[in-house]
Amino acid sequence: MTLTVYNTLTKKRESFQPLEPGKVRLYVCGVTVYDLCHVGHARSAIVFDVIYRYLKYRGYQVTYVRNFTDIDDKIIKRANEEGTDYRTIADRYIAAFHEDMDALDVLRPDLEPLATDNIDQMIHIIRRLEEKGIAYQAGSDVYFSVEKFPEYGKLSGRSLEDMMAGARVEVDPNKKNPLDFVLWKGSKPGEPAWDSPWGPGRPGWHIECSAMGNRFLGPTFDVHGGGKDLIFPHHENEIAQSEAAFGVPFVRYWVHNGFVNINNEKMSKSLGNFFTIRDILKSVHPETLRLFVISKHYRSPVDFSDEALAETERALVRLYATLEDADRRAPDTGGDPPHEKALMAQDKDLFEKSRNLPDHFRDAMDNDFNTAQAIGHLFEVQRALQRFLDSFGRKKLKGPAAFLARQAAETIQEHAKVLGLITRTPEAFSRQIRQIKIREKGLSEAQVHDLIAKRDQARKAKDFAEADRIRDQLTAMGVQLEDTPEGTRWRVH
RNA sequence: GGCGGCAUACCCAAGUGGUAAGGGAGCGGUCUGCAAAACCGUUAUUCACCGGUUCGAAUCCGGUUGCCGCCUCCA
Repeated sequence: MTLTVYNTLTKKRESFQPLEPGKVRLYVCGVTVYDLCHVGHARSAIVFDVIYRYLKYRGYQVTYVRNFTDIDDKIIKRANEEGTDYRTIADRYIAAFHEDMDALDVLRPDLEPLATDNIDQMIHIIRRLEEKGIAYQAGSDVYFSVEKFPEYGKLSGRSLEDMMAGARVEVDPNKKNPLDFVLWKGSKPGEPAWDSPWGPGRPGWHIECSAMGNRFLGPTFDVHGGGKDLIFPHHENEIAQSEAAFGVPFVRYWVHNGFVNINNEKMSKSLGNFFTIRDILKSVHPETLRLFVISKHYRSPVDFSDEALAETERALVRLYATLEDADRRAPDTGGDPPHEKALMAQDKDLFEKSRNLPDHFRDAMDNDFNTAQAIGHLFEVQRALQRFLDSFGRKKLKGPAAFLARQAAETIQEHAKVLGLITRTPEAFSRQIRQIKIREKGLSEAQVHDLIAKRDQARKAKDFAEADRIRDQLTAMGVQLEDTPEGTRWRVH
């Protein structure tokens, strides 16, 4: 079994062979820090977080680099609007980005370099390109001459002629070819500037990834990722710069995630149809957003809506509920693990599904990170486990039965963790989700407890009319009751 | 205009030529004072449409229709 990965460069699924066996060098384009992140950014971060986790689970030693673009026109514009400097804006949104990612359980990459900490490397690459006659200075700017790189267009699958025909390119009198792109931008007075052989200026957008990739991962590295919208021109230009400068292949596998859509349209700043991560997390548990995003293959579009999120949350609640049930009813009482035969005798279906999960999970994920299929396998075990628990009525499980249930719960949890799911205890999850809902609905916990206590009294007195009246009242508030032998439980929905 | 992607049940969704995973919702039942939750049963002879290749196609090839994306900042 080998891991296969869809490579945008070849438009095929290929078996994954890193440059150096056992090690993976992974670079993902981060965000431009001029505003809060939206759900589209979350998808990219979550997708590559899962890839990062899975590669590690698969035994690779991974070096994961994700940059911050901390200097660009939008940041400068924002700084001007607020009467502050670019650094203040960049630092503020880097902090906000980290808060959002931490909330989503997105692991920190091994390195998170800033563009502005790598200006020397960028200048170095631009000089090499200049020496080779591939870059040229025009006024205070430096451009990359696309005609000097014969393979230009190989990633996005278009030729220079195709692109010329598009003719949507702005005509810039400085450019020899309208498709040439800027490597270095001379600064106007008052703009942030760095010294360079071409005078004070700042880097073009594309050069930073070439510089940081080269510096931290070497001239050729294994995986470069980002959203599909970066294929052209960003990644195309990165290839051109890097390969022209260093004469070796830049990246072995290009991996691009699909968009988050709203009403079948791409979520984006310019369309204005976006939700920020923190906005969504006001009404939805972070794990719900994670599960939602990875319920679909990473290259397909995913349509975002309240209803879709609510569906996902119901599924997640159920998964946690089964694990909680197993925890409570199949406690670890010590002793030697029973023989396989004894376990199989308890429930062949659960035993087999649970035993096969590692292989099934791995097969799914090896198939170009098919998280949707992997999640399907997780739910198969969950269902079998819940059925097994239910077959005992309300009794606690003992001996081999308890062991089997615990084992199934553990294997679910272990594999969910590779997806960054089920990372908390069921109790913590219930508490968090309840808090989110209570806050959202503006309810008071004390008030709910009070009403439940009154209803319990009425029930004890067999005054079911009164008990039902109170329950209806709670239902109207969005509180759902569940009477169990251990008392009444409640959820907000 | 150029390039690319997608179309699977009521909804979301996996499906890597060998006979349609999984989730949500609905309906019937079990449980319950009644509910809720959970469980059991049930919901695609069929994968947008038309041809073709093959013993065999949701999967491969050609065409048609519809939707989307990139070609400008964009995850």
